[in-house]
Amino acid sequence: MSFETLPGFRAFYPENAAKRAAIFGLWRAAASSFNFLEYDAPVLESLELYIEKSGEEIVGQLFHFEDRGGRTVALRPEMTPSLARLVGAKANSLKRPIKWFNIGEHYRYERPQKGRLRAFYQFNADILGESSAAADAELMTLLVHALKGFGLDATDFKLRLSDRDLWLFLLQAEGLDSTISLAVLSIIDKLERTQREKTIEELTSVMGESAVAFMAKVETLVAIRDFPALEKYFSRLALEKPLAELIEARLAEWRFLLKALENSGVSEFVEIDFGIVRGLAYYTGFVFEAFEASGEGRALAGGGRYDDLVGKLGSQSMPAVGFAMGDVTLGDLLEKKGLLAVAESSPDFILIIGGEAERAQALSDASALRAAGYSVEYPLKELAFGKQFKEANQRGARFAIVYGSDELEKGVLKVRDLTAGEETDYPRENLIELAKSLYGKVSK
RNA sequence: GUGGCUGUAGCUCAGUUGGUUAGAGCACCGGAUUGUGAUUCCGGGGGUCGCGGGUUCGAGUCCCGUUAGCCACCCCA
Repeated sequence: MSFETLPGFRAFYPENAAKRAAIFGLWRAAASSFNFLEYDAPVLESLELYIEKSGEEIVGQLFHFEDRGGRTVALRPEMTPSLARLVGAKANSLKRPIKWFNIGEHYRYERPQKGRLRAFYQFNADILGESSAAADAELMTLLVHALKGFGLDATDFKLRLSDRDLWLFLLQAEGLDSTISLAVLSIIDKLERTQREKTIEELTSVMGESAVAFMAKVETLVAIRDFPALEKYFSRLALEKPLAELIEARLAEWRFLLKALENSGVSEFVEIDFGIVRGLAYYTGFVFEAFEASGEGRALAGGGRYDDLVGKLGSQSMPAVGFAMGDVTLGDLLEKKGLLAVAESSPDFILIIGGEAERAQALSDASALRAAGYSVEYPLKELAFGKQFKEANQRGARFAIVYGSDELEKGVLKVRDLTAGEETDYPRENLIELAKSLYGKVSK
């Protein structure tokens, strides 16, 4: 019988665990510098929670089972429902705006492929209780800041910004009701990956003969990359009064958002792109996705405003905006750019032990050094001196301290600088002072 | 759920028209070397050739099935 890691899951040998820790560390650092607070929620939740948010179709893509108490439960496929549940339960006592983040593993029962596994980590950041676009701007700034933290710049990734409100206004102008609108948005979401004729065919099936003319409007909108062009686009539609006013109010929101992004210094990362509508229907305003600048690969991160979800999953409604960034696509990109070089950890000191008689002193010194904050290693079995030095060198230790019969008799600490290849005898008594002075001289 | 490609040691791979006991490099462990690091030399462990079936005197090699991985589609919260 042999056992392997399950499909879509990963085992983290030390090298990869170190990379994962590096990613988590930078996520956490970014969140902290924006003063987001870390929270966590159970990995296992009621299956109903996800059905409530996403519909019955979601069940086929979850790891789910019935527990021994007869509860139907699922491993979390995403963080947002748990967050909404937590916030909803204490909505009245939480100081707003609520700025929270989480780093956690998520599970989806899907076919693994490039950039997509069955178990993956996500960095989730959300601002709840603030409906102004200032929150959207702050969150998008955090997203850019987090990616920059990895050494990525504007030539590496872009934030593609879109707006479901404007989309819905446009669809209203076409006279489509909300059900048809959602179907149309779902078709538009696939625009990039679908042949033009196929798209027209699908549009025709939901909205009839007007599809061809509508397609032209869509293509114009989707090609827009700057705000003046966007304003011009909507003014040229020459719409009737109530809708025109709604659109003008929305464009004012846009101006506010873009100004805030500019002031935060992240404009160069942001691109208007109405090709982004995000799959599921619960987004209610600005939506955005971070992509590799080359356009390759899956989204590095995605998010947007979801003002109705908290109310749907709890008793209180609350405006909210958030994003999630996965470790898989990000890791692929960092690997490709050579930004995931993690140095193998090496000890500050390696103790060279002559024999069992000298081991007692070595162990005692190791404890003292460790208590003082140094990382210390020594061989667990008796080895020839030559072997031990070879080992010390391979482990990348900076200093070796020699515990032989001679040194103990003379009462000296013999320290070998493994980089310089020099040995020096120091008086025995000041072990910690010695360590400090050695590492004061060489940069640790 | 659909399709394409690929499975030989921990890793990268070789393996002839089907032919005897399946190989190399790297990595790992030990020795040469009982007080000083590279290199070198010697030795060792590690394989049900993904799995099952078929054809054949004989299969890592050919055929069928299956499974896993990768990639694309579907989906993408």
